Amino acid sequence: MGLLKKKSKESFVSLIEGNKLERDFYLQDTIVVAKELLGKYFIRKYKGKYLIGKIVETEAYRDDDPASHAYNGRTRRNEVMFWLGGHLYVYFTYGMHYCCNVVTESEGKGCAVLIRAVEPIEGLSTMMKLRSFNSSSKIFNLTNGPAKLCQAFDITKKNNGDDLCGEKIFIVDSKIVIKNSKIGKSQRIGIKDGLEKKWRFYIKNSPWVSK
DNA sequence: CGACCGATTGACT
DNA sequence: GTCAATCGGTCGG
Repeated sequence: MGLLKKKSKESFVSLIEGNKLERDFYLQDTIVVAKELLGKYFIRKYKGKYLIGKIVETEAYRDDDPASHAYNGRTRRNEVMFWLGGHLYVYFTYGMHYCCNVVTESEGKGCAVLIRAVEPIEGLSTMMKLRSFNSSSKIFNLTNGPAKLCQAFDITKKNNGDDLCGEKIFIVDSKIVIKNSKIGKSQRIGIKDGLEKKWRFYIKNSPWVSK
């Protein structure tokens, strides 16, 4: 735990350089990507600094899945879901929130993994500012939900379609292996269809998982 | 065009 | 526990 903790900024940079996930990772099966993203570091370069969160909760949305935005085919909104794996699909919902997904598999498929929660590792004070975080609130509320983490990482529609193999937003292999017995599984949150599929994955015992 | 509603959150009873 | 906020996407007429 906490590979990045207590390391200097230079150490962050060197750790990042060698371990950024490459295209092949995202081209894998969507369920595999959803599980393997657990424990990895979601990184956003923001105003010359790094915002870093350890991914602790994901949900898979597959092309043959009635709960997926892509189920009824390509539209302007879900266009990015059909791009090559490794792009960022950001959608706007409830008139005020953004949620971010990692596009998976091959071009034209329409699969993605929703990132639902991260454990903040670096850049906490910036995240708090971005969320206008009330210090009387429990710290877990900083990033324990898909729209919360988008706000904390300043991810909005301007990032829809960003390439995770680029420099702005990317994911780094933490070398932390989450054993299968430590991965919780459940139905996905907030959907009506596809409830029989247990495609929400989270790190058991992590206090940073959404409520 | 108008109506409906959402892969959510925060405030409040 | 309940519920309003708030607006772009989607779909039916």
